[in-house]
Amino acid sequence: MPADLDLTRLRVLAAVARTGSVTAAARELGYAQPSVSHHLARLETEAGIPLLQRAGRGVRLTEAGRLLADRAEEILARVDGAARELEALAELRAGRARLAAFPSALATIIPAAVATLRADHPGLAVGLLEAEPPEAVDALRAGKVDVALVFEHTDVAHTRTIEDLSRFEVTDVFDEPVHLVQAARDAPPGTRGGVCDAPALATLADADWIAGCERCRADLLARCAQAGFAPRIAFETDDYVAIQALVASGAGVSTVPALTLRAHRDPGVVTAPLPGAIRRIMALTIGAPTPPARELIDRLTAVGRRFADEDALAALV
Amino acid sequence: MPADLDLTRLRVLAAVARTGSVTAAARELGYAQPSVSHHLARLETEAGIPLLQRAGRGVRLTEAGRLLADRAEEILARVDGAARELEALAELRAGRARLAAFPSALATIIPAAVATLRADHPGLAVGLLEAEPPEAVDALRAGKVDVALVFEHTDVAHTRTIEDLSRFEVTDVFDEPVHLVQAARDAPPGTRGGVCDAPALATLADADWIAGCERCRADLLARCAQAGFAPRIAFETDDYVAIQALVASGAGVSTVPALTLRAHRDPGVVTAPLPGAIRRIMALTIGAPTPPARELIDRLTAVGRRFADEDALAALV
DNA sequence: AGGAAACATAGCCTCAGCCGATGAGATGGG
DNA sequence: CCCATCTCATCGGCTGAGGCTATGTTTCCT
Repeated sequence: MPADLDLTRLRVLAAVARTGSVTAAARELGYAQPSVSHHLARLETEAGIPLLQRAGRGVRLTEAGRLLADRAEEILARVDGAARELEALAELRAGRARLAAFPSALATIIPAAVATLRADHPGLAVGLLEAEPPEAVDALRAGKVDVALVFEHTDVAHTRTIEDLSRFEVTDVFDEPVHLVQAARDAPPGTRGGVCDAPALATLADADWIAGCERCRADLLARCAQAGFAPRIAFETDDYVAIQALVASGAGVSTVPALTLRAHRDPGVVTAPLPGAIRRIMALTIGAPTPPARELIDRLTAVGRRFADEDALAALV
Repeated sequence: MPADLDLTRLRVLAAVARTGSVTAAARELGYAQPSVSHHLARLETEAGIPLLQRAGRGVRLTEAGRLLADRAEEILARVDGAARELEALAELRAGRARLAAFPSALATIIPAAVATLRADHPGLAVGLLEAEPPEAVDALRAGKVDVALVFEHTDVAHTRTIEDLSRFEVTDVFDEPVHLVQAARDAPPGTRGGVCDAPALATLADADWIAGCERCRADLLARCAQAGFAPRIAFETDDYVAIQALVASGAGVSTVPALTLRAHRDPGVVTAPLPGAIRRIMALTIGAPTPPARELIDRLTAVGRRFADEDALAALV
């Protein structure tokens, strides 16, 4: 009795109002004529009031029918508008992707990925938040971002060190080598372009070490322990520019992920990839990523692949 | 794919957005929880884009979900509005309006209003009950009528004398002047068509007075007291025809509301509007009036306006 | 750890909504 | 004046949408 209106019925009534005929409305809607008649009959009984009356060969709307048809036009226009907005979102013509990431990625992979994303989908808004992995995960859980770009240091077997990942959908973006960084004046023979072969870690057991961020430091300690010594940590800093400057000045040696070298390379240092030392970079989302997030992640992996290819090529030269 | 939206699904999504939970939405809608889940799943596949994602124990809307829920609220509001309009029309076609009113209105405003109402809405049943204001209010409270037409005598400032009105929805219908009624043989010079200028009440301190109904009598006593005298009441009667006949016969003077003169005018009397003496006529309903009641009240106010215009015009002649 | 809470999935049943076929009423031309 | 024709209403049948209960899975709290 409270007129449980239905969009299909409203579409039918609106079509009848436009065309002035049941048959024409059926043609327009792709229905058979009896279906339209049936809809109208149901609509009338539900409304509790006649909506149209036969007029000669055709039909004519009553006052109530005209009223409802007018309202139906407004409503259907809004419904179609909402459908179009939704479609725009699905087709990446609108929407946003918010990303939390650590500094060295923000300086390298992300600008390149965002550039191609914005070029292909100008309607997409990209939000960036600088955050170390734990904070990035928090931001993701809190709904502050749609994607968290995090990393973990792994051994050669690529075993996971973070257990919490099962809660998220994980996409591998980039596996990058970790480099040993030494002052250029200590460069071994055969060094080219600042890159040399890595000496055995044990040969540096007596050196002063410069530690990076918390997670890089833990990785460094583990590797040195495996090589049979405990490194003497002379300095600690998160800043990858500072690390290289300190190394160049002779304050010690260090290990850094390759991305930091891509972001900035101090001419006073030489680097060497440490065999088996890998930093794995991953994109996390809660459940399946939204289309904009999926697109952003795809760009990140593409750029990561390009970086890996470039590095492999450079190693051949 | 073009997001064939459906009102039921939109209602479900809106409920989920409001309550923040599938289970709560199901409760609100009177559905079982799996039905809501199913609707949401269908809506997502039809929309071609995720609308919500699990967040711990509950669910959280995605950007697209939030967008669609917002649009859904707008759309549903319009749909419900259209349904209400339709319902109002339906009630005007088959509904009824029962009115309690006092005699002079039953003889004047009401026949005119009901005539136009029946002309426009032949299906509307109108019920009439003669009742003085207190009894009319009782009938309204008892549900015997839908509208109570009542009056109160007010001073120039139009202050309310009935306190109980706050319990009702009040519509002002008509403010009419109260007239002094004298025998034609006592007509002052300048009298035309039975209407003259009002003498100061004090000049009639020694006259015999004829009192009308209880409320008119109270108003009369108050006005005379203000003029500095207590009227000598020679006769009392509710019947406005009798009042005029008594005045015409020289039994005394009286005051009557203008409506009674419109209902019946004895050729043996002359009348004069008393400055500042107003009888206010109001329509009362319990809560918002039903569409038929609203329509009836609108007709009453229209007729009241017409009467006021006619009286103003007559005063100019 | 274990239980409760919340959402998803599965299976079932009913009726809404579609169709084609056919009946009834109005129009217009021969 | 009657018949051909157009339009809408009605009928019977089928399929799937949409409701339910029962049960599984995940998460959170104690």
